[in-house]
Amino acid sequence: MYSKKKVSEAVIKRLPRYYRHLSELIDANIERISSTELAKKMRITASQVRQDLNNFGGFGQQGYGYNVRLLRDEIGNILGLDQELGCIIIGGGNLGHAIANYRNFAKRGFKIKGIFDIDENVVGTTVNGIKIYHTNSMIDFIKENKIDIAIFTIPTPAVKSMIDEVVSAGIKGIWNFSHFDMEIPKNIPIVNVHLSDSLMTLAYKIQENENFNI
Amino acid sequence: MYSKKKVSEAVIKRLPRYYRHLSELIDANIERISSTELAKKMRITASQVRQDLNNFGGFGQQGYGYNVRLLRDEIGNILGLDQELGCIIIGGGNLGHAIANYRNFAKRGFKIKGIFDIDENVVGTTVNGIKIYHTNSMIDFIKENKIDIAIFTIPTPAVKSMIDEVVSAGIKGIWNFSHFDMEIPKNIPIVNVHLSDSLMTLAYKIQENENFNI
DNA sequence: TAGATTGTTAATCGATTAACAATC
DNA sequence: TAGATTGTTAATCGATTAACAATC
Repeated sequence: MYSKKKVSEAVIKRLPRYYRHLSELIDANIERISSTELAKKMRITASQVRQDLNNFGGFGQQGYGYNVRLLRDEIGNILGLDQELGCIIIGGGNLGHAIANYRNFAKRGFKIKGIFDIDENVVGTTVNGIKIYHTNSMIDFIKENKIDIAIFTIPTPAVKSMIDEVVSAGIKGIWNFSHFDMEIPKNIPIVNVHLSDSLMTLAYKIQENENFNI
Repeated sequence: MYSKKKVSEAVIKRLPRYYRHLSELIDANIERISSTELAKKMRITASQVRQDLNNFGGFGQQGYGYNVRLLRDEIGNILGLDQELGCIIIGGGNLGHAIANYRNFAKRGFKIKGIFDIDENVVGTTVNGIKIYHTNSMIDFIKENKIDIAIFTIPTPAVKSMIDEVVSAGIKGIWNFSHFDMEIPKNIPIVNVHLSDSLMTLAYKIQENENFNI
């Protein structure tokens, strides 16, 4: 295991897409699929499908293709969806609410166990059955409830110091919606979702599109 | 303009990061910066900074570096932030609310002009001063209000048919938070934000991190 | 002018695609 | 067995990094 070379970021980012498309195939009662068919559905090449999957092992069979359910479950295991991950949301605003209400997360092993905010007006209320606590009880909560992931939905620079706190409390990963680029603490993985950045790339593409069409 | 070769996706995705970091430098009253310094701040290489920027022209000066404000504004123009883009949010749920409340968007030229939902209970209410309308008035609204961007925050397959509608009504770009991969209609740019995918890559990285540390 | 730093060409690296022998 | 399709090696393509002449 430890001797295998690191899987590239590009491949990792495609894994959830494979998972999603294979899940759709399961829902459509499709049992087997070839790399060519799957590639067509995902609008990538068959070579890429086979290369990607062979980073993790040979899940197919010559002359047959891939068993959809088996492959989906393998990818689920690779992603770590088989084990439950305890999460907290830091920030009880709209984005925090939106995430707390996401049905899909629980289905894939992400259990949101608490929401934290400094606003006394929301502390004590619940969202989708999840209680909102005051931020000053957060560190103890992380330790006592086996929390793996901290989800930062507060768009303020105050985040910086909180990162250190949650990391020293034993968090294993950070999902960050706050606006600025985070310093990577120790070797804790961070995935950033910069919504503004995403919207700006759309603006660029719209403009580019107009220039080409004129 | 039309003869220049297309800028790669990798570069486009970095543009908002440049914009963000340069804005921080402006706030810190820093007037000039070299590619080496900027690269260090962004944790990329100086070569990459220079290569990226020279896709659009020479904004620097030998022996001096780059003027921060000038460069920031140039990148803003490249991204199209100088012109206002009218937006509507389709889906008045938590995510729609979160986006409607985002201060940053307006600051960068994204003007949200309406929210659309089918729930009679929310139709007529306002979010951050933005009115929620019934979905069946959406097409007319797009045409009458010069709407450029449709933001899909409804996580249902019903989205598929709505895409065609908004496109034929003249939308220029789509920002999609719905779960499935969209078919690209005509040549309208789409930027997908798959939150579940993002969270799953974090799960993968946490697992990978544990394996390496053992 | 001398020093600094760009813009740009060349070299390297990595990711994607093509090809095909292995095998179900 | 013959046909299909994988797993995997080789070729290509593109993106990143290095190097340096141009120039402020």
